[in-house]
Amino acid sequence: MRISELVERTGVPLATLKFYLREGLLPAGEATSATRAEYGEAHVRRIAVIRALTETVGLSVQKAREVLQLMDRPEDDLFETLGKAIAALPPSVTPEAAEDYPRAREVLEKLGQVYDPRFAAVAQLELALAAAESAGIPLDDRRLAVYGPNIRAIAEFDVGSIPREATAAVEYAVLGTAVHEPVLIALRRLAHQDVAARRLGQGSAKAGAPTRPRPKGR
Amino acid sequence: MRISELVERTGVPLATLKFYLREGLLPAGEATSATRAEYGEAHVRRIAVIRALTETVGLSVQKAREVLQLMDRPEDDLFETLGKAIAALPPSVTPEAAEDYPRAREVLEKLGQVYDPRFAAVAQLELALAAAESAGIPLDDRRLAVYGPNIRAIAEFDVGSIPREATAAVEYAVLGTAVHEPVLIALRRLAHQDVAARRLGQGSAKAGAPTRPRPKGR
DNA sequence: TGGGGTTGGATAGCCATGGTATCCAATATT
DNA sequence: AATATTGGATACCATGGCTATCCAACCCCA
Repeated sequence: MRISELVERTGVPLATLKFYLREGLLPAGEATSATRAEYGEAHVRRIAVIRALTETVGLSVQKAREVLQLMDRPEDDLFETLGKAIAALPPSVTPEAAEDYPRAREVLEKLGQVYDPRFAAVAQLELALAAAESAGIPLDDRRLAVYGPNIRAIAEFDVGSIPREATAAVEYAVLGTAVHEPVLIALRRLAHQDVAARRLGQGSAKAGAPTRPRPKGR
Repeated sequence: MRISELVERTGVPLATLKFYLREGLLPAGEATSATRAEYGEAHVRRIAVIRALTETVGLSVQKAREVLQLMDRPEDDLFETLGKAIAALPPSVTPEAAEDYPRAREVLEKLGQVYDPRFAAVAQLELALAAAESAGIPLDDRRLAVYGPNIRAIAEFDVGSIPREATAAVEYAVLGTAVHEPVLIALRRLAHQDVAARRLGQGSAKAGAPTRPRPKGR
């Protein structure tokens, strides 16, 4: 198909597609002449992934490119590839070698997980813990005792659902890690509402409080 | 204390503090003269919250202001306040009244939770589900059956830990929802690594693979 | 064969965001 | 009185993510 059809299929403006091409997020179509190139279904899919990464996950174009490149040509080691992909995910932190992350270390020890300061997610955790702490809501043991196992159960499932086949695995793992994060966040926010509504007994019933089911319509 | 001391205490540059004052994120100190104002511990804390909200949670200055204002003068209804705060959290979506969110509705029905399209988090969920779907990894029933209960357990704890006192409750609830999100995300990413390492048997042991504990040092 | 409608490719512009930097005049401080 | 700080206002700037415009080469259809 031609680029104009890509525009139609994806709803992304032409100027933006050209921008993605320029930035190397989207591979060029197969040139059939100097002024014509052929695009395929792979391009349609790629554009969806780009949008998911930039709009939903919130990656910058640059970070999105890094992640896409990893998905295109994963390195030998799946862990390494996944690690690099995670490093590109927000909040984007580059772990300093020779740096120590005491809060993260403590948490991981309590969870019985390995602590390796070279891992981007460790630096990310440290940052998040420090922020929570300075905001006045540190992650105490009781909370960790709840968060840890439940998150782990989720992660177990995630890993279990990664396909065996190598190339697909990288793409699936990277995308799954990134794309399901917003889903989890939204689910938690909604669960907060629901739990709060039930516990506090539909609270101060205000003008059609958003916590009670309403008959049907809209 | 004077503003220069605030700079020292928080490590935030003077120009930036002035910027926060201008933007209404940080309340002005108590003016003791035309060229002097007195700041207190509350300001130090506030700055920490601002940084957590903008840097860690990733809120824009404008959204951060909205959230802070809600924390300062919560409205009568805690649900409404919390709902508005959540609406400011990324990915910032403004739910269109009269809009339907089919994917979110289906998920919530399966979870036995109330579906109310006026809720920002519902729109956020819809967006996240749509993104996952178009990226090729839809949220299927099996995954939902794992995510749902585990996230709910987390939410139960979260709500249970909100203090009874009204004004503190809002601040705690809003901050807790926001600042623990990055923690949960980081924990999941790390759990992925850990689970993957154990399952796939420390994988292809590469140069000091980040999945094996190393003796001790650094 | 010719002419309108696409293309690719390149370049320039635009707007919002999140700061920085500079000035200034009014004080404090010593 | 001399020097250093402030508050307050204004101007400036870099980055990011597009968006717009041009152009010339084409294709396709008549």
